[in-house]
Amino acid sequence: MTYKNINIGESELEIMKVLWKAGEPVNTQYISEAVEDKGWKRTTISTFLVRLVEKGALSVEKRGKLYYYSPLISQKEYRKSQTKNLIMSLYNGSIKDFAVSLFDEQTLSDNDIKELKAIFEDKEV
Amino acid sequence: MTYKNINIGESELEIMKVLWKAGEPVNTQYISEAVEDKGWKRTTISTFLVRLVEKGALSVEKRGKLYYYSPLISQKEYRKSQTKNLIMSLYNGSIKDFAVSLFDEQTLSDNDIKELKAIFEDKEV
DNA sequence: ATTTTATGACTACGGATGTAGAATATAGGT
DNA sequence: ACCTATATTCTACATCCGTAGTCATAAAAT
Repeated sequence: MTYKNINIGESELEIMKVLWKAGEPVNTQYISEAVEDKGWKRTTISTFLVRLVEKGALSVEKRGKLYYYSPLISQKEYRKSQTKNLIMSLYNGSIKDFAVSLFDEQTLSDNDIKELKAIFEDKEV
Repeated sequence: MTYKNINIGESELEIMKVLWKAGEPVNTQYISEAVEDKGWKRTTISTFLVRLVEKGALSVEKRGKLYYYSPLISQKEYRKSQTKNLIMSLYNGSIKDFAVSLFDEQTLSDNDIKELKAIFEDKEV
């Protein structure tokens, strides 16, 4: 539990996702290919990497002449902290209000609801 | 459904919360008192108000010599859009993954879970 | 050895946000 | 009519984020 509330921007997050998915240290080339669809310039990606390292979201290691990056924050941790933030800031910390709102109107499809019911009903307390 | 994805900053959100809670147009003085605990200077609050109006998050109306503000975005709408954003960006849009993660580890207390079960079990599809 | 290519470092710049000081307007009291 | 307290506008500034250009360096290709 060493997670300090690090802010990760939207674009930076895309980089994190690549790293989380990779599951092992990868180099810039790998990352560049993985985010090709974003159309970012090479230097843009570099900037994101530098900033993520500065923020403590990634670690970097030089192997030969290339840098390899790995996440210092797990996707799980990050998801959890972001979800918590949302519930705290928008629902005064009430999970219940939050769940109620999830049901509201078109937020969920019938199928979503089915799935959720299944999940919750299985849950033992 | 006129909600365009307006970005509201963290501090600005505090102002919105006051307005949502108030439920009727209120003036700057009212707002100032409501956010006293934040320790913001008067001009800071003014700036937030001006920006929120510019963004289309608030409407403003002059009554006599004072300005009265009211939200143009409902709390419900805003919550919904933010929740959706979170699920889209962190869980690839999968409500299911999201719910599963909610259960993960210490995110929920036993009581939270009880409440949620109750809510979900009541839900008809 | 010289040229091209890949990689990384440094610098920049505009917009958003948090924050507030200075200047101005306005109303109310005297 | 003048002073004072309060409200509003304008301007400013630092930080973060998205984005990228330029320069340097090193390796690979010719």
